[in-house]
Amino acid sequence: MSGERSTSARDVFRAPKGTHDILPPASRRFSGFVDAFSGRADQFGYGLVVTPIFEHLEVFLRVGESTDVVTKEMYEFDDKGGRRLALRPEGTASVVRAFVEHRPTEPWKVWYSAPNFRYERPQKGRYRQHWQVGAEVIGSPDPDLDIEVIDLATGFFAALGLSRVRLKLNSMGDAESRAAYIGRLRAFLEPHVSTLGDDFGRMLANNPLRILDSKDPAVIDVVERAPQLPEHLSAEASAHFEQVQEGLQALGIPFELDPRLVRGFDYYTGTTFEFAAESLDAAQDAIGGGGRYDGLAAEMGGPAVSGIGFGIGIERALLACDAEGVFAVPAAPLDVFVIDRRIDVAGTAAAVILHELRVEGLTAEKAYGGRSEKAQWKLAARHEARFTVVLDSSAAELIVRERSTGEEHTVPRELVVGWLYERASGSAIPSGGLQGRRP
RNA sequence: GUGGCCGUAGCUCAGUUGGCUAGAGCGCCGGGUUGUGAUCCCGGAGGUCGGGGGUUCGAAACCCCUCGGUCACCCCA
Repeated sequence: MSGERSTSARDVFRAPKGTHDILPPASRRFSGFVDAFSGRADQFGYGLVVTPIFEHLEVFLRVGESTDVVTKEMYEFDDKGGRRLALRPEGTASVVRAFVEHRPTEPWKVWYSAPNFRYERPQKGRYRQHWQVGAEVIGSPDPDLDIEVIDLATGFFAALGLSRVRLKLNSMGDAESRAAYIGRLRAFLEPHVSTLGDDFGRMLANNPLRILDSKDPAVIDVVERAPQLPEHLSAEASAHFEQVQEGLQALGIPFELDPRLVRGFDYYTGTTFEFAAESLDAAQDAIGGGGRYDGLAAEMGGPAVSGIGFGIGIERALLACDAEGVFAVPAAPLDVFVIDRRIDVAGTAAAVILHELRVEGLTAEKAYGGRSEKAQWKLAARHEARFTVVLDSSAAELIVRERSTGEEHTVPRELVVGWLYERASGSAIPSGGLQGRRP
């Protein structure tokens, strides 16, 4: 059999497996999330970086050739020019590639909001296309930056209203201490291969650190007695890690040391961290994570500089917000709704008022398609319009109803835009606005 | 990729051992009442019962395949 599937029209004209559409009004929450992150990143001095959603395959191979994300889950394809490309499975590699390519001034502090793609079996909080916001700093090993990015993320969660997010912290050590530790770990675990099976043996050969993260009770039992990562750091790596912890304490950011925290990408060195939402099931409770990466830029042909960053999964973080009942983003009330009472009269009067209001920056809406007056009032209510303007057959004067007070005013047509602007914004239209320009 | 559970209207669901024209609430549309938009009342639209095949006189229901969701594993955001 070929790998091709036959798909009916019904199957094809829907979002592909593991993907989802984000529609209004729910999308308001999505954009609000990104806006909140953008605002905080801006405050911390991070600029937006936008990279392609696909890169040359090699960019992502740097994520780690023994990781599932790269070996099993990547969307790889050849383009018509024969290039080997892949859809971005995670955020950091692309950003480091952009750094290497453009060589901006260091430290380079950037944030992003972008979709990632992984071919895996979907579940709740786990999608083939999921969105992340994240931040990266490339070009400085300063532990203050470890502290800064963690502060950025922690405060962001707090700004969303999340209170049940745990910060787990670990250090992978620098290249030397990491290699030395892997040697010790391997020596310790080797004798257990016979009892723990082939998968264990394979993992031990390919990526022994990942064994530390195992959920298999039998493996955990062994791992608990294994040498621990933080006890085998070089003096330098240890001092760096100490300083990060002191900094977090000084900022009042609670964290817990997790010596078995090993993140899924190979490039991490030194500080690693993960944010776990206590309100979510363990399967999707990792709502963000990151760490320091010393060798990544050099591996892409750039300078041997260190970087640090994190990614936060938007869908999962929003699930956590749901679970905690926070971060509702209600629709902003409309300033003005225009009701056209002259449904039997063809004309542009309502459209013209709408236009003039919008020119002045007010939010304004009307009904479409010759709806009944009652239906129009209902729509105005649904929009929570602060003011409703009723357009009658006498075009010279309009009735304006103020929702909060229930008061009705009769306002001459030529003054109504200015009148509404003043009431809605609390000040007069600057520079006279549209007055007198009415057709 | 492996295994379990699930799939009926836009949404949440009911539908008895297989048997009338497949229902309800919410939402949507129209109308009525009302101190113009709440409440309340009346009416309407909307369904290839996820899709295909099979069993049967008869399938939303039973069987097989498939697509999708969900849970566990794996992995991760």
